[in-house]
Amino acid sequence: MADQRKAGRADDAGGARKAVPRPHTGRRRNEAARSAVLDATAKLLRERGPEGLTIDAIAREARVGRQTIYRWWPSRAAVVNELASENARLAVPSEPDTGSLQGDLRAFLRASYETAARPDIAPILRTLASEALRHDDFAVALREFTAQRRAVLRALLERHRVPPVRAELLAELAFGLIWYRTITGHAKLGRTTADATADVLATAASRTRR
Amino acid sequence: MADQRKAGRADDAGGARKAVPRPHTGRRRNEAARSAVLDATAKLLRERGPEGLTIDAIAREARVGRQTIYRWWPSRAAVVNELASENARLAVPSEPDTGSLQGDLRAFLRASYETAARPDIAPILRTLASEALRHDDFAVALREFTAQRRAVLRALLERHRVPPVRAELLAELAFGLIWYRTITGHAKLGRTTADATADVLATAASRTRR
Amino acid sequence: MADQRKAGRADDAGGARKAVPRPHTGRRRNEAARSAVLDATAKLLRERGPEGLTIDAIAREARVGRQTIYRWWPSRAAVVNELASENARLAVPSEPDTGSLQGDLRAFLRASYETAARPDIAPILRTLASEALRHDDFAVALREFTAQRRAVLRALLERHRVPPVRAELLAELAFGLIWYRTITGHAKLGRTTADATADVLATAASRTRR
Amino acid sequence: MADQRKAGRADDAGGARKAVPRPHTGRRRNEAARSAVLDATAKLLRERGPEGLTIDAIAREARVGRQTIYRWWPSRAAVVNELASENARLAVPSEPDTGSLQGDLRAFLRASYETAARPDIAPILRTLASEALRHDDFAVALREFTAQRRAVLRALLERHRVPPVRAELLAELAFGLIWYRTITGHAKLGRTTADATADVLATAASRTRR
DNA sequence: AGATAACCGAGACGGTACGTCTCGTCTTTAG
DNA sequence: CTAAAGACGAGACGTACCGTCTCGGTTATCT
Repeated sequence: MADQRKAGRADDAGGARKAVPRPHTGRRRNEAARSAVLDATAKLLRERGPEGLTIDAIAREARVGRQTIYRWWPSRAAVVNELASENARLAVPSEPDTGSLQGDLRAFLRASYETAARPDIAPILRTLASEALRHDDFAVALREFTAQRRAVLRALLERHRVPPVRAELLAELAFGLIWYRTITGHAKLGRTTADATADVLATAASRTRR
Repeated sequence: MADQRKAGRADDAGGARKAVPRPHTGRRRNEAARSAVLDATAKLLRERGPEGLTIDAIAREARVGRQTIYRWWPSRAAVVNELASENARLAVPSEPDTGSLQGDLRAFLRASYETAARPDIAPILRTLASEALRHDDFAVALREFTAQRRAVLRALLERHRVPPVRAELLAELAFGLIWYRTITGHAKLGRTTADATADVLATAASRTRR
Repeated sequence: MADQRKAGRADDAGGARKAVPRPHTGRRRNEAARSAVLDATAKLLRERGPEGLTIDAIAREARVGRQTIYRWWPSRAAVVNELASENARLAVPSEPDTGSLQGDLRAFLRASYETAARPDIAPILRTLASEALRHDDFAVALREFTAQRRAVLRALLERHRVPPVRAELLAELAFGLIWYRTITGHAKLGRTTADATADVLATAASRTRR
Repeated sequence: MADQRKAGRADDAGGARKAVPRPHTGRRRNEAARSAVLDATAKLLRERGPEGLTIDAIAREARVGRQTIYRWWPSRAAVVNELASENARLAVPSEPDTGSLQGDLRAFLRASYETAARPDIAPILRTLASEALRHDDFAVALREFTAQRRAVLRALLERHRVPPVRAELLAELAFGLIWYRTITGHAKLGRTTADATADVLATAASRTRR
């Protein structure tokens, strides 16, 4: 026993086959556990804020073993990141097409700002920011998330012939506003701000068209 | 903070009594302890970042009892805040005057961005933001600090006849970029970014001059 | 242990029914897996002691699925017990016959004590004892094992006309010494001790012959 | 500040003094916590046996922080050891003097066996043995304890002119029975067993009197 | 030959306990 | 009455195993 391992390669001898060792062994990942963890994380952030977000609390709330979280996510940060990425992808149109740069920017920024202001989303962003400022693993997660969001906006701008370097700066300014207001909370993010910002960006972009 | 002492010694000078009965009882606050705590905090932030900033670590580094910290500051945040107050005043120029809007913006943003990027300042900003996202009272403090900074830039823009509403938005975009990069750390703040941003703002402003 | 299979066919004999339902279907037990588990257990006990003996470690060492162990043994206890039973049967002469009580006792105890002191056996005994003190299922296993050993010595004594009650006590004293030294480790078990003990028992026995 | 540390040795320079560094600073050990831990340990052993004895359970039962246990005891074993040492003083019979060897042995063994069988003592012995089989440092403690017990019985035997070597063996047989039954739990230790064992030892001893 | 059934290895699952770390508070002694 | 030292209850951390529950795949026996 114990010797006829890695089955499925008995035919190796016959040919120069690829030696596919075995597609999978063991129980599969439980999708219910995954979504229970994400739901519990969202609930804790909504109700108790960043301070209440511990692995213990998530596991307790999701009725999941702690090890199950550690098995699939390298850190608390990764869980929040996955939560944020899913929501952003669903809520913001990646490629609006209104015919004009200004129109596309308004559509994109309206969706982005209004989503960021949603009471179920804002705490997630706040937590990402707060933890990223303290813990490296969160910083990495946030870096990935924000890079991904900027890439979408940059693509939009480049479709309208804005040079890459300028597009990157404009994207940083647009998203910078989201995070600035998220941190300070001195004013609400909404349609009016989105439109005004879109106009600023469109103006700055038009001067640099290729 | 930490400056409104237990009082009770104002009458020392006035008492012309012979047998100065007792000018004070008990040991006075040790100023060396206070600055040792602040120095240790700065050092830890510089060397290990916000993650390594625990009360235990500060006490150890400052060679001070933990209780001494709790006695004078209500939280870690308060220590960092005091540190920030001492440093911030020195660093940022109020009102450059080069003659042109673009020139003034470049001067102001260069100073602002380069200060924010300084290795002894950046970790302080990071900690301030992090704490503001967790605790309302620090959010208020940060709100006041950022409002004050925006007011300076707004005044600069209004000197060049930019309407107030637009000036406020442009100020948010300029400072938003600082915080965006501070949070994500995906790129360095510096002179190049300052100039490019100044150009974007100047362009957007010129369209709306009164 | 591990030998009383799932049963459920005891009624076959009684039922004079035509369709004897089915004695067995499916793959048979893999003997190689069984001995791999026992070998791995012995190796772990030898090399890492009782502390390192976990089901995970056995499975890893034996290159066997954990479920395979749980399928055939109800607990760690059962595995070690099976190992002990196999070794003990081989090592200890059941019924020496030298003609005299003292001679038989000396032969029996020499074999018993020297076996218990063997470096591949002692850790097993230590584990049996240690686990029996912590877990009830282990205690049951040890109780069966020690009862069986006492029965052999009791039979020897009764062959020499020692009354059963006294034989039982003498057996307990003889084996008690093994465990006492195994626990405390204050002295080695060997031939000298065996002979001295045999003399004590023989003396005590001769006073009570039937 | 913070530099005049380890006070109390300012006078070192003046002489070759012993350099007593400082007697003590800080909060003292809480005696209530210590006894709460020992009481909780005793209770858990009584009610749930060695298996239920975890650091978590002790801390919970004693309403004490886990760290408090780790601060004062290096292991579970050490807690049980301290508990045993406290109880041992009360339970140990000293030196009976009935005039005859058999009488003295009966008195000594009755007390010993009955004490070992007490429901509040037996679990302690079981745990002591179990830990000794796993951890060397604890094995040393148990070795000392058992050696001391044997010394008492040996002294009793030698008072009756039993040669030292034989006395040592008889003591091991007598105490071996205690541990044998403690481990296996196959029969109760009590007066009957004590008397029968006393008779066996007395018989074996009388053959070797000096 | 095909169906059925038990075995096998791998490994995910909900849990419990581990020993460590830090928190904010409390207590003691020195100055 | 403050400072330092340090014990205290609390609770989160990440790891190791527990015993159970799937998985895909491999023998064996029965029809």
